[in-house]
Amino acid sequence: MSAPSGESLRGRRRRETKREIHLAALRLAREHGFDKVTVEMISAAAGVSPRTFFNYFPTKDAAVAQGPPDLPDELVAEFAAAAAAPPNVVLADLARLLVRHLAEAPPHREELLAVFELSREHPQVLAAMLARFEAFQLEVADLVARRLGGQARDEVPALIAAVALTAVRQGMDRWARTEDDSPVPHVERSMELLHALLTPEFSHD
Amino acid sequence: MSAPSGESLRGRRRRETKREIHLAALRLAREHGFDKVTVEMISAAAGVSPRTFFNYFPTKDAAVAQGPPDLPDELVAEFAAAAAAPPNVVLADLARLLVRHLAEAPPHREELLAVFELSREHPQVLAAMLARFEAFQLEVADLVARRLGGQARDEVPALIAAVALTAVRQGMDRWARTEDDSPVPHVERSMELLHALLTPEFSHD
DNA sequence: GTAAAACTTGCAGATCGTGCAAACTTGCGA
DNA sequence: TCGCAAGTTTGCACGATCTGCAAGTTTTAC
Repeated sequence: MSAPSGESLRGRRRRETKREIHLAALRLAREHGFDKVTVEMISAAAGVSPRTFFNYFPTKDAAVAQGPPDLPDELVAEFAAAAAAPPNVVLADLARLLVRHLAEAPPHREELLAVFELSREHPQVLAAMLARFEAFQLEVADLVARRLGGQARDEVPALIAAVALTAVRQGMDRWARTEDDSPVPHVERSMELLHALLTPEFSHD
Repeated sequence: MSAPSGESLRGRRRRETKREIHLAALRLAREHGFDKVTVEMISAAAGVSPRTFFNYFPTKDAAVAQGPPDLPDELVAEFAAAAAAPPNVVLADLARLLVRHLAEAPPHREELLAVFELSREHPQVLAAMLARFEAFQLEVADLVARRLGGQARDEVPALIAAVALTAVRQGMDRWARTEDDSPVPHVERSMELLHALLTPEFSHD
């Protein structure tokens, strides 16, 4: 065997297994409907025991639902270290950060679409997805708070994070229904619409 | 017995039972932690059988989590029937509608606080609450779409609903932590902050 | 090459949630 | 007042989710 290149063999194997379970869960749920599929079936399809399934996901819902991937530490550090600025500037910076992250670690479009569609029919899946978004939003709020000075649950950081992630979600949702390669233009468009909405001069476009 | 005043005796009884179960669930969850409490305990505390519990709530989560109350038909009709207007005006109208609704059917503050606090420690409760908010948001988006012409999932209606409900949620969250009687000023303040955030001249206050 | 650490698995068991059918309650007209 | 129709509660049986524990297996580190 060669030396572990950048990451332990164990860690890599773990990520692969997790992804295999996720894909199996997603595929089976689309084929048969979320509640006709048992953990036993998913585990079998992924080649692990049911007990192992629960080592990777706390619930069946979580195996299907998708959340945003973690922000890389470098981007986070760079953002937090930037000069102080008024909230609207920070919001603009944040939007750029999220778009960069999205461009660097783009989710798989069809997979995302599948999750969105499943979550429309199955409240459990929707709930699991929303909970992950909420957790991500709280992380982002914390990041903003570090830049502005304050706590993640303060009004301004919380609202900045909420606005930014509303645009991201909306953009991803639209993108999933297209054939486009990149989600970025869709997210940027949502952000612009949001600006326009809260601006007096706006009328339809 | 007097004649049923406005509502059937049966329907009233049903609402009462549902509320008793909810309150029992909330109280027990706060006392012992959400996952130390069983459906059996909740049912016993509410004076019904476990089987009846599931006639009122589909899951244990749902018995604890709170969502926004339905919009009354009259407010909805009034809003939908109003003259066409540009999206930013519709957003302002919508904000007024939600505030009116809130003033007329104010939630119980301490109860709301209890749910918020529980949802911080228990992802299941958070997920159930978010799912209800999402359903409400979709209703609101549909309402906006009827006013603007279009579908609830179109970009502009979806974003208008998202922005308005972000302000409502944030305002309710802040209000729950105060001793104030009315949530309305808190929601209005969140809405103003949101406007300011997306406006170039804004800097800290 | 060996021992610690991490991972997988089976098993037992508590709890959740559902379908069904038998009681029971309420509303309402004869 | 009586009794029927519709709605409600309940018990029972059952499948599925999820957890703790301990034994076996693989990877890593020295």
